[in-house]
Amino acid sequence: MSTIITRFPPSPTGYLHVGGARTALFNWFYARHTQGRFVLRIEDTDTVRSTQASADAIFDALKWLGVDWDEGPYFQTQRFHIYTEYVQKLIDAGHAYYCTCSPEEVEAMRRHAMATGGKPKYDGTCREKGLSKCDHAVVRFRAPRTGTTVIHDVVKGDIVFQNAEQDDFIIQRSDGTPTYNFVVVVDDISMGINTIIRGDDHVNNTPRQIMMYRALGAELPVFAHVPMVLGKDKTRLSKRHGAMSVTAYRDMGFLPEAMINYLVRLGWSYGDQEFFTREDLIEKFTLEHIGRSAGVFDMDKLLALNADHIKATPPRLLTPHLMPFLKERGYPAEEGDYLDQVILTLNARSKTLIEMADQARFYYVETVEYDPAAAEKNLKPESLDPLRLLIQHLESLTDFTIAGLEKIFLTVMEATGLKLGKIAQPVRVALTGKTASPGIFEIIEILGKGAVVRRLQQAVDYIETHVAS
RNA sequence: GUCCCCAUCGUCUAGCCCGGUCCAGGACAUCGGCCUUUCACGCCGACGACAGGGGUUCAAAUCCCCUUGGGGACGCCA
Repeated sequence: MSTIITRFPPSPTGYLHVGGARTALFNWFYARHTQGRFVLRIEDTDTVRSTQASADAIFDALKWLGVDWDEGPYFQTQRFHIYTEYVQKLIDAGHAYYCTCSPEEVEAMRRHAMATGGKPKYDGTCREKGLSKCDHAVVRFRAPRTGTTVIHDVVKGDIVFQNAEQDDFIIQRSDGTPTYNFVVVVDDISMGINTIIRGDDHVNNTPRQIMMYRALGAELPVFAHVPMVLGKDKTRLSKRHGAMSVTAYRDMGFLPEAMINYLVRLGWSYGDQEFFTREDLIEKFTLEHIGRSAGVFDMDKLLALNADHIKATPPRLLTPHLMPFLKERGYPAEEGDYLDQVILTLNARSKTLIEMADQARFYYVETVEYDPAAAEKNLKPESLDPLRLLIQHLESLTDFTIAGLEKIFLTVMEATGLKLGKIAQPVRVALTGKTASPGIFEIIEILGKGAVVRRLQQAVDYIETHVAS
């Protein structure tokens, strides 16, 4: 095949949810993998529910994911003249007709069909009436009533539908606006889309669209229907499953690379490989490895992948993602060597950027506040001696490196007869306020002599005034 | 109700197309252990699945059928 052209066509009726994001990713990666083109199209023909705010939210989410587009965004509401033209073309060719049946009448037909054990559908009352344009008339597509329509789906194989199951669907509403199954085909044809990757909730629409391609005399695109993403309870993802908006994950401290990795890996595989960078995916993503069954969205796995990507991302690349969380907490952080070191001590201890920012607190705060339990357990009179000794040695230390620091601690250990653990924990609490933190020597080196001495002295004062015998 | 799709550990999946190498491999989670100045990381180990039933075959997770279960679609929404 020549150049692959894919598209992502969200309707701007809400934020971009994880299922939609995965579809966008599949299309984008496939286009990039094949060095094809990726088109963004906003399906806003439902003028009542569509909003600019939603469209902006979708752009924002795609931008965060790093999904860019070669064409668009096209807005269907700006293409109405094209659809009107095509409707007329279809009517003239006898592939569509006006229908004046009211919604109530059609509803009655559906109920009747359902009651007699059939599929609810329009019965074709106006199909042969040869009605002409008039107020409140809709335009229906004259669908074939016999034979079969088959989808040659790349992921599911051939799917056969009896044409008798279909009905004459509406392509233009009584208010003159066109409907989905019609515009999607017109747009895909006119935009040259030759590969359609979408959720498998669309398979039932596909035979109608294929009929439309035929009526319009256009070549069929390749269809790839990917399975749905389900919630923990194996039902379709919805608000009650918690965060669905892609940007909500950004706000929860996830890296776009982790999100991409997780979403693409959900429903697609490449042998046993679990960790993928964006470049890996561009290189390896093909339609052949898309699975056939629906997958459950698993936050734990996303979290694990996020931790992996945080670990794998160099400080300078992580900084822009972490910075908003640092600022949010009021820390005077800025890109540079200090932050690089901070990140290096925290990246193996953080599943999210929020966790990382929270743990970075002691690096930026002027005076540390002690966790009550930590202070009670570790800041006791018996720690006074080692703490004071440490301050003494630290002040005269010229070799302020981990090696030099180790030497000092050894000296203090010998002088007091205490084991490292007995000394390190009080120091840890003095420096960070907590019992859990990065390595004690690393912290001291990064914080610097001044801050360390100050905090150790603060701990000494604390013990003397609060706990002293 | 009708139509369509799906079915391997709790979850994501490899294997299935081209039966034997699978008493089924990896990852997440869980549980142990090791490492260790704390917490993590890392490493090692444990637990844990071919939905059920019929065929076909010397041989089936792999092919066929049925059942069951799950999902989706039936709009003047997309």
